[in-house]
Amino acid sequence: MPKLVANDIAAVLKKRISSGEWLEDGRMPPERDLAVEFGVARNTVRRAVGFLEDDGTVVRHVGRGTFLTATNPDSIAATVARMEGTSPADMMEIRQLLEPAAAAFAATNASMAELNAVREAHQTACEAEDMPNFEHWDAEFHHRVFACCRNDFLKEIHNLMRTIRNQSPWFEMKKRSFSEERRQTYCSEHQTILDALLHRDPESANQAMLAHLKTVERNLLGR
Amino acid sequence: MPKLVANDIAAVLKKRISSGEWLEDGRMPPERDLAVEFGVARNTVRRAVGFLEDDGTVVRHVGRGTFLTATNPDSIAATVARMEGTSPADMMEIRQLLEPAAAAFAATNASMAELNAVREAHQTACEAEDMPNFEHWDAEFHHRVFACCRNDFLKEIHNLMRTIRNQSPWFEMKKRSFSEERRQTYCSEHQTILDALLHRDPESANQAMLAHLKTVERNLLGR
DNA sequence: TTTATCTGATCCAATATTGAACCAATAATA
DNA sequence: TATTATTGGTTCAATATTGGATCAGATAAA
Repeated sequence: MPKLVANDIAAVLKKRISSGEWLEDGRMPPERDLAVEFGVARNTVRRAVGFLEDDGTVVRHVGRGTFLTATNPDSIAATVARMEGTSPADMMEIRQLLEPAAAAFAATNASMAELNAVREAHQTACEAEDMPNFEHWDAEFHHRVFACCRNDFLKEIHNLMRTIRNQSPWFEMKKRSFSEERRQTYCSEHQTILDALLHRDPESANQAMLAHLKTVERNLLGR
Repeated sequence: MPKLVANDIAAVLKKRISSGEWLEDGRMPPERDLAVEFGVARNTVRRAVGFLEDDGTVVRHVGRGTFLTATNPDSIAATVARMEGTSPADMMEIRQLLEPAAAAFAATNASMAELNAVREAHQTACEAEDMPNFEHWDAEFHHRVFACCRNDFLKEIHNLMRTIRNQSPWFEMKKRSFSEERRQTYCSEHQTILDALLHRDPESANQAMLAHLKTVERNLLGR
């Protein structure tokens, strides 16, 4: 049904490889088997595997098979690749660890200009009409809170989480869970967080952020 | 009822692009599909996409499709590159956020086999003679605590931190701060953590880990 | 009216996928 | 050792998908 099947298959294969599949003997299934599995012509699989070969994740030998090139599992690249498969539940758990702390840092560390940027994102999100637009400014609100805390590493971790959450399965999930009522809930919770930041109250900011994330988790995971 | 014209469609498409849609493989749906989705003639979609092409947000290839030019500005690679420069102070701050939580998770979630692995790392570290050897098993102890918590994402974050801390400036720093006395302190603190884990006591595990990290921070940063 | 836009349709050109056949290198087996 | 089976490499023609282009008619605004 969809076009550019080869690209999609290449993406799926990369995902599987980075999630540790075929690691025990480092050998991928024969192209003919993959073609059957994906319900696609062998030529298409060959194209897909060709992409993997081009960027060096795999080498092919006639008569022997296709083999994963040895990759150091401790490398930063490999770690990040595994992170991309993070489940929503795991992600929400970690957000509840990090974001309240970030909000508390922000309450004590943020400059007035930075807090204004947070407020601006909040207001734009409140006025957003459609879901993608709201989604964008909602993410921007959280991002700007992190931008105020003076810990660069924390900021970068949040960047990572944000990138992961921008990928398509997440997008679909957020789309399903979106409703006008929930949008208004989020806006009022953001307001509470913003107020705490403006009052320079770390404890309140922490708690407001935690409460907000619990709401998001409930809506997103349905529990 | 405003009629959907090319300009409006172009605006909607831009919004959706900036909200992260189609970012995973950078490919937009075919014009024919968009026409159906918007309930509009393909010519109109073509005009709209033409606008996007004019201001460079998109490129089109006959037979292949329409592709976003703006690859994620905050690419993962750039994020990771910035992470490598993380300062010890920032890192210790985040460790104090994450590791106590990980220890608490581990207390409730770990299997007996996993706890045995933690104990083994602890004992080997205690018996280590030289600094590099101790350092290795110390890191392994913390790593195995993370391995017990059932959150893959948290585990991978720790992998990241561990990789960063293994780089040379960090190693020099740890070498300077090392002493036999401190090694014994660490061992006894590890023992406290391990005991809490074995007693399946999340709160104690949390606090023991936090206390340990504060000791490490004091020794490493000299404050 | 004039102008611009949208519609619905048709055809073209570039690229992708399919399905098949056959080759060459390697592995497994008799 | 000789034979057979497996596996990647190559090529080809047919079909499908996708953007490019054009045209006649309808609709709406200046």
